[in-house]
Amino acid sequence: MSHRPFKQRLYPLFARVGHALASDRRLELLDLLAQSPRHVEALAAETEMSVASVSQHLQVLRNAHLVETEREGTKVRYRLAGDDVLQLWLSLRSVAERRLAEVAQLTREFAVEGVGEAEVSRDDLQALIDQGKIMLIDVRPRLEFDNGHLPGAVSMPADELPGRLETLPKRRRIVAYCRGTYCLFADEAVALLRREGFDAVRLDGGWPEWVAEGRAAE
Amino acid sequence: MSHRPFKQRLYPLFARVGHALASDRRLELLDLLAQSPRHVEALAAETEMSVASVSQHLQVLRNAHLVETEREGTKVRYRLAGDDVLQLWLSLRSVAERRLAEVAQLTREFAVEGVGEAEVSRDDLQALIDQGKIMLIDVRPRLEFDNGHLPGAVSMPADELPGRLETLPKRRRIVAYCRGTYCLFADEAVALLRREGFDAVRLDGGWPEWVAEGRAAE
DNA sequence: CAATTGATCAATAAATCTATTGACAACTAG
DNA sequence: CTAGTTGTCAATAGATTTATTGATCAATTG
Repeated sequence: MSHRPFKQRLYPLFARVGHALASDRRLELLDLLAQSPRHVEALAAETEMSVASVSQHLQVLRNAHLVETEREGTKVRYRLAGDDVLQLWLSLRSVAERRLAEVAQLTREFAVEGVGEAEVSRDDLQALIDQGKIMLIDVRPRLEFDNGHLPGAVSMPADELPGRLETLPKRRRIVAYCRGTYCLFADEAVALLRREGFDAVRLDGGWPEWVAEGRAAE
Repeated sequence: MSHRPFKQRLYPLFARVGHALASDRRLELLDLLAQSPRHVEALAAETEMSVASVSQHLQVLRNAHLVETEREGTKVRYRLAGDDVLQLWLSLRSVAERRLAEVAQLTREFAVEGVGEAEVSRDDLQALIDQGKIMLIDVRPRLEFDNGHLPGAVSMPADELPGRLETLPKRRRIVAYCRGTYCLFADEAVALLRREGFDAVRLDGGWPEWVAEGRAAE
């Protein structure tokens, strides 16, 4: 009549997923994979971890079925297992940002100068594009842009931006987006553009937030 | 220019939340608190853990700000910190149930005999109540019912049910619900009622799923 | 087929986590 | 104030997790 035997086998399964989320390293990997699938080596380079270490963390994520793999010749490509995993990650992040004062404090401490307060909301963005009033630039690395991007966006990786300023319109407003709420690329791009006399603002959130809300993408 | 210093301090904060979700014991506590706030002793009794052990797990949850406390005389009442925490827990559970085949296998293994396939969806429930076509019973412990329950539900704790059969209608259909998808109380109640000749089905999901969807409650 | 590239595996030491035990602190009631 | 109840804290031993190192494996290239 007690349900203990059931619970004793059920909760460890849930905890397997929880355990996968219990390391800052793994969360960083998950966050990168939320942008686009990647090879192990690329993940290691971006996170400044050893390949072996990344590989082991990926095994933990795979054991919890949060990521999947696909061989591509001599390389192995990892990707999120599905949109529900993205939801879970954003849900965890949202709890942390709402509950832990340290998160807000940290974003304040690392805030980029000269960005301004204004942000374009995701709800407003579509109308602005349709009206042709703005130019939307994706300042993430091209690999991530190629994997998927907001409709109408132009790829303008952060490191290429300084050399491509003359291709940008002075009259139309420029909206920049990147990897999401905690990514600084868009802030830095906006700050640079404003210094150069452009009318630039950042989008609230980035690619993962857009996808998680089920909005159209290219 | 590298964002590493920022990331190196940001992700450990997210991982603090992840770590809180990394233990089957803590997830069980969280699941109970999703039903209603509770005292430490009650949690220990229900989970068959020592009070000291429960207390320590609760400190971890509190450190991640997933739960909050309130003193009540000599006792301490713990509760979920907010609806976002409930969302996170259900999101994790949903990933586990979609991704881990073992979960489906386990629920099959512990399935209650004589429940039947039919379930009432949460979307359909309101209309059925309004039409007066069904009786809705909440088979959770009374403490949880008192903390909040579905509109129109009658408290009928699982252990009292056998002695209160004559208070139930033979003509109207009876819909039972409990702590949620993985709680067996409703299944057992339905099986009992059907053996006794009642027309009974269970609700899809339970109290937490209802609340998480923002539906009206009493 | 040998050499190279990319990723995993195995072993290990350091760090962290867990359950248990018993002591202690906060509060209530008499 | 004292005794009793409830919960937390501190210490500890056993288990688990982590990063590192070097070996191994799989696929491609010469």
